[in-house]
Amino acid sequence: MLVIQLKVSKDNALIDASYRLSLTEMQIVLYGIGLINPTQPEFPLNYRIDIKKFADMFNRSHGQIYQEVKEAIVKRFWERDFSYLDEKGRTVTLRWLTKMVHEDKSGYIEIKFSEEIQPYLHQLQGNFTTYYIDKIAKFKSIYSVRLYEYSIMYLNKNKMDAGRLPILISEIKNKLGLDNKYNRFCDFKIRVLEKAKNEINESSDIKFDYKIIKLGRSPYKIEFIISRKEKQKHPIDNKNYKHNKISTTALEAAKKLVLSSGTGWDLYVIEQQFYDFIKIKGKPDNLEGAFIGFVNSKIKNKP
DNA sequence: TCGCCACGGTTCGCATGAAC
DNA sequence: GTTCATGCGAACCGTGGCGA
Repeated sequence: MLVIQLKVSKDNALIDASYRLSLTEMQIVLYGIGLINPTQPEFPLNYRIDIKKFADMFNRSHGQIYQEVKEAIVKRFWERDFSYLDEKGRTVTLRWLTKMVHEDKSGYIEIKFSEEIQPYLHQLQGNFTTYYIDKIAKFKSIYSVRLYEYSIMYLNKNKMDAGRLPILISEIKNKLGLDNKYNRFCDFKIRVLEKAKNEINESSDIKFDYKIIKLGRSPYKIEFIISRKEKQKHPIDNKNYKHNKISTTALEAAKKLVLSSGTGWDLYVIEQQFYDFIKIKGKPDNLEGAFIGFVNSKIKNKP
């Protein structure tokens, strides 16, 4: 079975936003985002979801999948929104979709993302996070997806392979849309944190753990302990990795270029893009030179 | 230091409604 | 129709505070 490797790029504000979707709804969003090329000038708001490809991607191949996806969109996703704090500290609430078209038995559903969401998915400038859908495709819990995104965002943003991220319990519950749920911490721990931890460690490219920090006897903060799995640290195949690794000197030079360009781009993301690029084009003789050229070209052609 | 008490967390399990 | 998510009760356990 051929499954296309879709890459998801989201503005960090969207990952940081407070919202709650069911697993199917989140998979629809990710599939749609996966079809977007975040650097292309055009942003086609309409997306055609091929139900068969969707089912293959998320390992949900069975006879009812079209009906399930259709009902998930028509009955629930249509009403869903998400909110975030803008630069003035105001709460902004947006709808995900503005239109959906379905024709039973066609095998396709068309959705249209709202125009307001475009800046969070398209022509992203530096402050965004990228990962492959296949890393989260096996997750059964929506919280695993959200915590995975949050972890990847943290590692990429700080250009780390491992780190610790402390966060208030009230804050993480807010981000997960669980403000008025799981009033007992033990329920939150078992049903959200433990479940996510198991799924992320089992199926994704990162290791995820957490430490509960208490004030007296009451938990008030969680410290997420996140690291990239060894074999996933390098985005190209392991057997060739040592021959293809970009030197620290070249990375430093590229970092200076990015800083002076004022784009605010994440060098880690550019590095990933370069590895993808040479996967297709083949390894250049002068890897460092090609990388610097790649960065220069991106800066020159920035939107 | 020890023992007691109160408070809050943990575990188990069941009920209910939503999602699949 | 089945599975999953959520809420909550009951019993038990661990910890902190306090007095002897």
